[in-house]
Amino acid sequence: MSVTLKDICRKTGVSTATVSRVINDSSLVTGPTRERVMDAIRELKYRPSHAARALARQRSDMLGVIFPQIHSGFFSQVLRGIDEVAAKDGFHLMTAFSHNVVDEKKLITHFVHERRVDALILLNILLPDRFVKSMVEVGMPLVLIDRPVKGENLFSVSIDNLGGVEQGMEHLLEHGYRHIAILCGPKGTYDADQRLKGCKKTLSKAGVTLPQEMFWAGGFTEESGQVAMSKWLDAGHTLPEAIFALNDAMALGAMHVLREAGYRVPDQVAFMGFDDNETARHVGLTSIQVPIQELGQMGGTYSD
Amino acid sequence: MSVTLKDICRKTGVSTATVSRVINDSSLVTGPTRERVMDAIRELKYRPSHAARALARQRSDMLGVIFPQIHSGFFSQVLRGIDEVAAKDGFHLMTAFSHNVVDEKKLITHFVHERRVDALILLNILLPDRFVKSMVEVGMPLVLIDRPVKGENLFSVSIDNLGGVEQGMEHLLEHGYRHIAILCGPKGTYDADQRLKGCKKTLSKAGVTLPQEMFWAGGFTEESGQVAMSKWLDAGHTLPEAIFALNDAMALGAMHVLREAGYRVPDQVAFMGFDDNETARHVGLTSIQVPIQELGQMGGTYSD
DNA sequence: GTCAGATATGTAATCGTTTACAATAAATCA
DNA sequence: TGATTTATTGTAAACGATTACATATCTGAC
Repeated sequence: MSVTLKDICRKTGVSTATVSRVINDSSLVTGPTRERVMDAIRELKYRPSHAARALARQRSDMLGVIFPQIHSGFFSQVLRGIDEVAAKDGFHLMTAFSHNVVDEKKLITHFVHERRVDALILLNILLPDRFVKSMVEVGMPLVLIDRPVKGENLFSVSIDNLGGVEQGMEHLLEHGYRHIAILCGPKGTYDADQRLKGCKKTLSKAGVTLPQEMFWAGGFTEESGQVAMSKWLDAGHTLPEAIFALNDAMALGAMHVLREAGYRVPDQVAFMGFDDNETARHVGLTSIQVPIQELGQMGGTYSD
Repeated sequence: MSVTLKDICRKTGVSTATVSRVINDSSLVTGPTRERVMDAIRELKYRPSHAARALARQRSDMLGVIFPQIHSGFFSQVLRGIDEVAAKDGFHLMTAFSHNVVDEKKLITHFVHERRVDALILLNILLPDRFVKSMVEVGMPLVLIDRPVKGENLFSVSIDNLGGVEQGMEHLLEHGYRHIAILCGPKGTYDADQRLKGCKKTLSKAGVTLPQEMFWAGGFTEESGQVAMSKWLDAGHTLPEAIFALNDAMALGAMHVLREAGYRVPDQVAFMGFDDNETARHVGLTSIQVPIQELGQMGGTYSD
């Protein structure tokens, strides 16, 4: 079908080894031979087959990236960060979205065990630690974004959840707010737990105690923010002075409900978010900025 | 290194052909032999090497997706749409961002000519038509999103630019606005040209003529919206009744400038956008909704 | 009991590279 | 000059699958 290395051999009269050496910039072949081969390559428009190469060299020059379904804006920024450093190192990206644990397992089979990638970056993965370990055991370098597992061939880069939340909470306290609602993330998630922990720590350090009802359940989605806010309003509770949403999506949801209900935001209720997604800037939402793209870049860097 | 087909042969005593048939669900091998092989595969945790497979079958089960650097929100939705149908057909995605024409060429070499993908989806590509044709000539099925080229093995799916813009403009006219500014996209781009054309058509149909100065130059970026708006204000012109931004990013930029300058939006100036990105909903920007995700799904569908 | 046809399995070439090792030619040295 | 080193180039075996073709076994029809 397409032009192969053999075609170059036929045209130039040299062996496959020599041609291969030219393609790979080996210093073994120089001078006129090299020129002849280069000319033939250009003339026949030869390009090595990736599959054959990958098979022979036992590496694919591919970086796998698996994302969970959540966090649209977040996601595209991380990916861009990864792509940037990957491209620099001559890697290409194989990407996929997983919607649940079953998906994740299947994807990992395809990426890791069929050896389609040389390294894998996992964002916010759902699978238990033993799966992570089992991948490392087959020799796959792994980068986990936002999950704190370490080990040989196992890197993890994370958002500074604790520091960020502390900063946000202090900001609210400095403004004199004491009646603060916290819109929490999905329980059991690393990010959510860390952020909640950070809040509590800062509060207790400041000597402020919040009643249990001020910790609203949420799921890091806009909808969950709406639900929590509506529930509060429907119950006839008095409005908090401030709401600290542990991610921006929930903040937006809650704000939306308040505005629909005729409240002025942020005049009547102050808002603090986390993630600083693009939308935040436009709706007057104060938000802790997280260096998302850099996260991706670090991820890319670790997985050489 | 890892478990290969030969290992399964050794363990079961059957030939490579038989094992291969089992992996590929051939109806030729059934009954006890099949069971024995399956057991061995499970026991040794065998998984076929993607590289070897791709080489032997001359196909990779990979779908290439190349995006230009613009349009962050847009991008991630299209990708999700593509991923959805690709996954259903057993394909995986190889993605890349191109920052300029040189990048694009290099990426195409890697994707197409090194045969890393079986089909390619190009979003808003910059390269001239002859490059597109040359890819088709080597037998690569191509899907162009937002570019109207057709041909053998060459599909293109597009946003309904004309219809969308018409709808938006009519909406403004119905509200009685006549002093309307149009924030245009980068000249020479298919999308930008189509949208502008649609505006003019609707205007002339309604018998409205806009002076040349009401067509503001823009580049589909938020910044270009800010620049255009600032320029207008600095020049001391009277505010238009409405601004039709030919994409949402520019609308957001312009809105931002107005609000900073102390104007009330949309009370003093009505806004109309195009794309309906996530942010639009939160800032009171009316916007024409474009079925972005479906675009991706169509793209995925064509490239089997 | 033999033969045609179906069914199940194996043999070996092929896909397009890389690379260890061998071979040859040219250059250096005593 | 002959021996030794160095610089090139070639040979052929991987890499790990798929698949056309050949072979063997088992039906049942006659």
